[in-house]
Amino acid sequence: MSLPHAILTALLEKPSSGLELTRRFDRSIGYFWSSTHQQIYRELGRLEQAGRIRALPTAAPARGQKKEYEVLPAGREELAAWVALPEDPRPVRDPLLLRMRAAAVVGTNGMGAELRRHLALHEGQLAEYLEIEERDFTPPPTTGEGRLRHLVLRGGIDLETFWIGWLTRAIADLDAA
Amino acid sequence: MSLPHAILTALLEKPSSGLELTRRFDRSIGYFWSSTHQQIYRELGRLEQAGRIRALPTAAPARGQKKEYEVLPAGREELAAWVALPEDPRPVRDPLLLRMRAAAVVGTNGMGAELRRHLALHEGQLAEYLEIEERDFTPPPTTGEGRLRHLVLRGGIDLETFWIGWLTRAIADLDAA
DNA sequence: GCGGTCATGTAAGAGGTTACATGATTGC
DNA sequence: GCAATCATGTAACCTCTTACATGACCGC
Repeated sequence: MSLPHAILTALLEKPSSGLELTRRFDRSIGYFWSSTHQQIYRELGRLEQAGRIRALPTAAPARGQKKEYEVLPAGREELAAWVALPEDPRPVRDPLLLRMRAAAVVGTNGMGAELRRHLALHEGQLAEYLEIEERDFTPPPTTGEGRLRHLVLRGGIDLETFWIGWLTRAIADLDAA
Repeated sequence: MSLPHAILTALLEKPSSGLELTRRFDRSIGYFWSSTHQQIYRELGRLEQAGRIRALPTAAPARGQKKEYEVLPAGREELAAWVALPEDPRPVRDPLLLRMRAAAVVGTNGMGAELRRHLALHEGQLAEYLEIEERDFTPPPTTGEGRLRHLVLRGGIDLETFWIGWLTRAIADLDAA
């Protein structure tokens, strides 16, 4: 049940239409909670129905017409309450690690190329994060909000760094065998 | 579409019944592809239907009676083919990072306790992995299969280490603010 | 008016979660 | 016989993914 809260967060940062949200997800919140426009439109409908957000009155409510939403007080309260909820970490579900486990049984079948491909992808993502850090977080922010957002970005950076390290090791190991 | 392949891998390692698979998932393959007994039974039914596995003839096929499965040649081929498939890394979906992002907007509301709770969980998981490493992978294996399985475990260890590092930093940061 | 783009939406289906149901076996 | 446990299964529901549909606007 995180998507509605991701949307509320994004809308609090800036009122937006569905498509704008989709784009912002692609390069910001979506780094940590990915989504597609179909999910977003559905969730916007539900949130509006529930009185958490409303369409700005300026927008024409027709198909093909832009419709901007803003968060209502009930939405902000809902989000603040959600932040305090405990929730266990999700169990891991990683196809690459699973493939490697399968490869241990039926043989590594051209997995080297796939590992190298993933390594390049993670290196690209890391570069993107570092660029954002340089652009938005140098010098390191001192306000509470900036520090928290920087922490979240750091999470992304560390996670990509983990993958790069593991993949590098895995490639070396496979080549040596 | 990874669950059937996770099951094939587990069954190749050792023919099992549904409940045995569920237990082994809880402490081995499930570290990287979690599942529940309901999913497993459904998938076993499909795999049998598709001719990838079969119930061992010794078992009585009645409700409440143990039913053991083994992988057929078609299942092994299917798994070998799957290992070679390219697949992009899954987009990240992490509720904790999302919560922190929301907290940047509506205020960190007792998140410190939650971060400490997660830290303890990840430390526990890391300890479990290290125990397995000590038990099953010392000295480091030299055969292909053992090396690959060790690599997968190393992935788990590194991932938990990442979380512990990030959480420690986050807690320190929050306390300082 | 035609193609491209912006923008909102619908539909079908796979995968996953939660809760519950049913039968067999064992210990007391 | 009864409770606990082992074991297999059903059902309902929700989320997410993929593919497609529809309408408005703009440049040419």
